[in-house]
Amino acid sequence: MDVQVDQWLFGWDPLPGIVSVWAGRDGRAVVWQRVQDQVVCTRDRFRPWIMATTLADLGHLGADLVPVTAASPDVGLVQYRELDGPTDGYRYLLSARPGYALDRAILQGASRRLGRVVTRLRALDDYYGVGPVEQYLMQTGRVYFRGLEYDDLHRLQFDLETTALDPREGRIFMVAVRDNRGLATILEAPEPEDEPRLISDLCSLIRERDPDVIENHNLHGFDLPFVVERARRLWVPLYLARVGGPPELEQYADSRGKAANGERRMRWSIPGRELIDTLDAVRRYDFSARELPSHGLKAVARHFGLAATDRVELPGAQIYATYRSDPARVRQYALQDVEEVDGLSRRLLGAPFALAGMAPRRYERVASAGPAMGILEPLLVRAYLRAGAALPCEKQPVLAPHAGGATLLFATGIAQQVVKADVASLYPSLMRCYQIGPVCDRLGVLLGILDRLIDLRLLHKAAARTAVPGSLIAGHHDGMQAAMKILINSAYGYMGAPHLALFADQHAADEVTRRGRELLQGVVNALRGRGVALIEADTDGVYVAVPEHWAEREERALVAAIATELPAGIQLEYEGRYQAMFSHEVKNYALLTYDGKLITRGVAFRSRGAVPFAERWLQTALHALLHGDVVGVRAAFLATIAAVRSGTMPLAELAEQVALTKTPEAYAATRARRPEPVYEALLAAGRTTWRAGERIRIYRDADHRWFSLPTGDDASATAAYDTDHYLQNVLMGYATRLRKAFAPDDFAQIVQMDGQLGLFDRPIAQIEPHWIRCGNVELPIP
DNA sequence: CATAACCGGGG
DNA sequence: GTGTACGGTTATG
Repeated sequence: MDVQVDQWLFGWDPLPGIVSVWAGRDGRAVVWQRVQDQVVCTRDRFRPWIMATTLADLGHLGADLVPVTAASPDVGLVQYRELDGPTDGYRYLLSARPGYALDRAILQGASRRLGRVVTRLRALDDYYGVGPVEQYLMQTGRVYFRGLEYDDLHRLQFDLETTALDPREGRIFMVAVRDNRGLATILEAPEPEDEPRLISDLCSLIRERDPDVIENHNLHGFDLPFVVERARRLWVPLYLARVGGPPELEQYADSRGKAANGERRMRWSIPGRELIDTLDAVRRYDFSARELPSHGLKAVARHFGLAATDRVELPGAQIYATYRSDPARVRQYALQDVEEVDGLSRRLLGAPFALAGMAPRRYERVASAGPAMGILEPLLVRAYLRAGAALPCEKQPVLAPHAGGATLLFATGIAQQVVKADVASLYPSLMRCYQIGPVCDRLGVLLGILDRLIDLRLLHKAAARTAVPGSLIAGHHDGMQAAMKILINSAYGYMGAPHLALFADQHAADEVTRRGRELLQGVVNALRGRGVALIEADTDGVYVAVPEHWAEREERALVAAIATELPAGIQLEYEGRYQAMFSHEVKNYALLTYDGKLITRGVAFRSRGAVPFAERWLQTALHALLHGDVVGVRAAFLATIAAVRSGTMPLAELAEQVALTKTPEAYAATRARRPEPVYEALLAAGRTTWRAGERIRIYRDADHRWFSLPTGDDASATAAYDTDHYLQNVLMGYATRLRKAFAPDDFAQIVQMDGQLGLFDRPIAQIEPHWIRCGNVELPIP
């Protein structure tokens, strides 16, 4: 059984070192392997295949349609094999060589059956097919990269520098090229007439270095389309393919590409080499991490600590002009770009590399595909094909959107000594624990591989922890565990995608969330039973306040005690502890860590056009509040009012940042119809030129007009400003985020504008915030 | 003022 | 051959 599950996960053919595969509908395949750091190219043949629910469209073939026999695999035009499974599934495996003979026969029969001309197999839901490379890999059980580590790959990065973003308006004047075998060079075309030679030199260099992988940031969105268009216009052939396969660059429409302004987004493919766009990797990373302010190369490199200390910063529009005056600077800039791409690749492509060792797909597709349809489903299809079992073809009704995770708010106010506990990998754990898989998955492949993935991931996680940080072996295990995490986390979402997934089962998906809500409620009840103060619970985690004399040991013991009451396979984990928490609304709260750091979560605390003085007050106030220091909150508020009223607050403190999106011309066109404060501010400050995308700071002057803050280093510049606006609108706007911490009367007093005590007011020092208190709790450990 | 459509990146 | 999302703009009624 384990052997079978491992084959489901990793394929079965042992062929080592595959670094690229090309296959065509004609049944030819080419495999490139890296063996002892040499590239070996092997030609192969396969029978193109497709799954069908019926043979009805092939009746016209007569004797050319034959059942498959082991003795004569190439007899007849089209062969079929009847698969095990339900009668409404894809129960015939059809194959033919060449594959387009099969397509033609099906289209001809279907046209006759339906009484209209059918030109695309995709339009027929009686058939299920995959691309030629996938067909080849699923049939052979081969996968990429057996026995290779990430550093064994020969990876090359190239980056174009151009005079414009559009290849119809600009040209290439420089290319930076590097690889992980020591190359780092610059190709240049100072004059327009040098560009054809630059392009052919680039091709020669790539062919000569012969990399397995070509990488860049926005490779498919910029560099490839740009160089393709320039080569076309200049009549320069683009020979980038590897020896052994077809020489042409292949182009296909990216399904994500929307028909915006009529143009479809395209992707490219080069036989023998894998094209990796680090922008895809960054997007996938940030999809879950949600921590990157921008997905641009420089910003991401800085975020990951990859940027050189002497990083050359150049606005895109100035690159060519800089090149004319200071070419060395642009050379350094371009080389730093490709260095950063390499760094990003090493940081982010470990998981796709490991996934390519499991899924029957090209590495470049694994790296850009979604995990559910792009990886999980091919694994399932390969398993069914291997077993000779029919794929399900159920017309599933799309049910009303089902209830998701539970969100429960128990208390608002201030809590001290807070513990967060959460269930590890909630949905996959529930699937495994209660064996909730798609009913149509008769072989139990999804639950089988989920089971194995969860166990294997723990092993790889442990191995990564004990390995030397940064070592080859640590990287290997980390890539594996990250790859497995991606697959594990996509299992639930896959089941719940009725119109997309072959093995979808919405009832099963609903059952998982129902169990999730039930489990969370169970954890909540258990905590309540122990007497701790519940604050909020969301899907898989709970915040509670515990007795203030507890140490971390007691907290952990509490979570462990609750955990033992849960079903086997469901792990409740102690996620962390906090000095204090301000619970504002569901999913909106502030936490104070034990090292004094403030963490804010939720839309209420994420300010948009952050105004520095108010932003700082809110931080100070939250700090004070979380320490229970109401006097401190009030004092900071009064000090802020005084500072604003003094009229001497630096403009930099009052200004909000806004981005200019319209050019001066664009604004001139709409100004009469709809004046906008931002541009009025610019014009009022005497500026007539700016560029779209520029960020400026604006403030409101004493006459209620908006002004832009002169750019420059004078952070202490002052001018008359609209005191009332900054107090009543801005400061009070920020202050309302604290109102749930107090009784209404007390809150009104704390944010009162003047310092006078009202008739019924009590001294601030006597005001208590709205405490969320934990009563006496019996220690969970002796 | 509300809602819909669009964008995210690259020189 | 391929299927994201989500928060922030900008266009449109």
